[in-house]
Amino acid sequence: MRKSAELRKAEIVATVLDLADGIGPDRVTTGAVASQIGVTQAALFRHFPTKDALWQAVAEHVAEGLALAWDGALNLGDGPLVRLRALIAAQFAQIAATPALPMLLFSRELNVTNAELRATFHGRLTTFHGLLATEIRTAQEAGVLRGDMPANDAAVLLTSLVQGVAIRWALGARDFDLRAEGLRLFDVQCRLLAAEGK
Amino acid sequence: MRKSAELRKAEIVATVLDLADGIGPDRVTTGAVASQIGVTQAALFRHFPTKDALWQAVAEHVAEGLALAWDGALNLGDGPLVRLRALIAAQFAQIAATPALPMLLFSRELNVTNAELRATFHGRLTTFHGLLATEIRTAQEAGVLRGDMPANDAAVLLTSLVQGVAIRWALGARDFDLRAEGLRLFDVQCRLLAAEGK
DNA sequence: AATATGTTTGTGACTACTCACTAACTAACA
DNA sequence: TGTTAGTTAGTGAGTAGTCACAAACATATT
Repeated sequence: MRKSAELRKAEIVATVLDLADGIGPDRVTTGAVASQIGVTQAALFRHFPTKDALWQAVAEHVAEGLALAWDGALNLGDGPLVRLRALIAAQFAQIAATPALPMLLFSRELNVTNAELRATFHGRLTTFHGLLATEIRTAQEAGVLRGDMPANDAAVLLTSLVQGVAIRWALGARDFDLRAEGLRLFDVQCRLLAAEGK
Repeated sequence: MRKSAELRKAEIVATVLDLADGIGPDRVTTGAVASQIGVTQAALFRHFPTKDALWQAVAEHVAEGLALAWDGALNLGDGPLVRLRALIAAQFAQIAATPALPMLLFSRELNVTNAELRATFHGRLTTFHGLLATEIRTAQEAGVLRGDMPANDAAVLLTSLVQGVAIRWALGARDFDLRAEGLRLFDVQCRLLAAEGK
């Protein structure tokens, strides 16, 4: 079945993510992607010059999704705590929607083969950390979070929370709702971080 | 140079860990291990029937190291907070001593190829979580940690902290002291968890 | 002490297979 | 009819694992 290059490219990227989830990022071969789609292996190289370029397209797709989700969370406009919670929720939602993401962060592809890919994801993590720190600082100044700790440290605790829960979810049988469990633990941590006056 | 099987096996396991750190777990080929040691590729198969068996030996080596470190931490005998901190410190020290560990957790080898390997590491994580939860519960009963939260949740927050810091260390340029930075953040989190009366 | 016998460790050449990638050709679409 | 998505058939570089054989070692016997 013949498709436009644009559609085919999108289909290939989606299939890579799907397969990365199913069999692990480093098991995603061009042959596996092609046969899942229903074209020959060589056909992939009409759309992407190398496999690295294909992975780069995947990374950009994922990064766009993250950026969009964070934007949505920040535009809630309510208090800093609401935005903070929404950021965490968005992160969990994105991970759940792209379950290959945690594994991808540690794949050979990202860490060894493709330095550009690594830079893309590392930058995203830094951005997320920055967004959290900003909201935390605002909350501290508003007196809703205790001010006796650096906002950066609190942000590290929260990103760690996300990663820790995501890892438990990914390494286990994914036998719990990532977003729900993640937000539950966020609320626990948030109570610890809250200013004592309330 | 001819060596006893015991020595050679240990050398092979150590080399696998070294290479896993250097080039990524999934780039560790039998040929690479052999040439690093200075024997032929075929020689490896005199000591391990398959590559999977070799990885299993690596996993057992690492697991032994973790168990030993935890034992040492628990035998400090002082209060629960001291033991808790020592557990965390031991974990960071082990990760720093085996820098391939975080990547190993997400390697193709562990997640796809070798189900037994996966079980080994997953069991260890569960054990660690259990040790933390026990100490936290003791500390809560002694009134040094606030009791208005499940010990299990607090343990998740702490294991997440370890994983989060380890990830930042592994994905970045390892440009900070893992143990020191980890313990610093542990102390921050610990202050949040501390009972308000003191 | 010297030699014979079996065992253990290692080699070199090989197999069967997988992978990313290429070149020449073909069929659908505008 | 020209452009573009796709195919068929390959290449070269790995990869785990096998196998016949050799050299080092251990031990028992003379």
